Amino acid sequence: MDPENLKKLEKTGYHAIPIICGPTASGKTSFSIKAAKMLHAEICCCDSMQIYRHLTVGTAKPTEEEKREVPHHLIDLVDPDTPFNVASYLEAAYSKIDELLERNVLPVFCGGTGQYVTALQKGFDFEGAPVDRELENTLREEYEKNGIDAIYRRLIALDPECEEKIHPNNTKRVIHTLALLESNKGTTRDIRESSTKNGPRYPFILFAIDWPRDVLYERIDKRVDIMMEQGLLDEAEWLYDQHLPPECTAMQAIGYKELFPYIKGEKSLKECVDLLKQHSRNYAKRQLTWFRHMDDVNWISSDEMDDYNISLLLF
RNA sequence: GCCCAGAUAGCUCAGUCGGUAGAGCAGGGGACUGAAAAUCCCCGUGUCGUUGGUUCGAUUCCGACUCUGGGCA
Repeated sequence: MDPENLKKLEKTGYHAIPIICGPTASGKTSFSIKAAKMLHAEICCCDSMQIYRHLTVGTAKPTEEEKREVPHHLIDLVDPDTPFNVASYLEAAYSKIDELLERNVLPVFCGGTGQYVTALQKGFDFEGAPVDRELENTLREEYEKNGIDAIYRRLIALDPECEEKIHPNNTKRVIHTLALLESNKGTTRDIRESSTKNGPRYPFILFAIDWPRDVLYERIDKRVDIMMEQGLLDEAEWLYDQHLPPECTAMQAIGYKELFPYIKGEKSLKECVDLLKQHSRNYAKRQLTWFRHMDDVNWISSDEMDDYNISLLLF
């Protein structure tokens, strides 16, 4: 870790940057606003969908009122047709942290994208091993024509460890990893190691909100109903009318893709909304699997949320 | 009231030429360093509606009953 960064952080009066995560509908937004007010901090989102403009209700962005209470950053960064990924996120996040620390303001991260959280916590650096996107596209075409077998064999030949780590059915990862290996020297282990050799940029401290599963699922169902009242369908219609390719990340956001069949007249609204609730619950479970296996998580149970004092862990 | 079809996992259903059963979805667990709200892997005991009968043995065949669809009156 760069001692300069540490010095800049210390000037805020705290020696760690909190990241508040939790499954969808766990109350991250309101919890982080309360925490940020207490710490005189500003909020940075770590959410792979809130970075898209126009996707507002469905991604549960903070409201105008909430944004007036505490400034929010890393929201509405790009249009839905723009490719975005962890690497782009890290770049944006680090420059935002710099900006806030210049003003001696502590950033409080808040969001549900585990991949982004871990990337910050571990300090992944993707710059040393760029991926040739053309090669990746070529491999995808090859897969679509001839199946995954030959590509998988090439991957194992380059890095035998992948046989254990990557299931051949996970074609997305097989293709991406082969493109990564063919664009760089070394095995995935080598690339991994060099990507963390500098360690995290800042000391981050992780918090995660936990609810009893059945209560969380009730909250999710209820929140979908509220989103529908707030105009989720209009937003979905807008996105549908953009005619983006289905592989676009924004087109895969939960809350939109489930409503498309209704917009196309293929399914009833109730069927679509039920499926949307379903997918949100499935997603929450996957998020929890991720959070449970992150290192050094401070769990906040739902019943202690209201009087949890986050600042105790930041000095 | 009569006729027909059905009743099997939380749901939708398959199946057992008679030897107590299995898919999809849901649910649970897990993986995941450039699409991550994505992608992928693993996990299936349930009075086979109730009750008699036939049989060494019935969820399976036969009868009655109950319920649910549909049709006829």
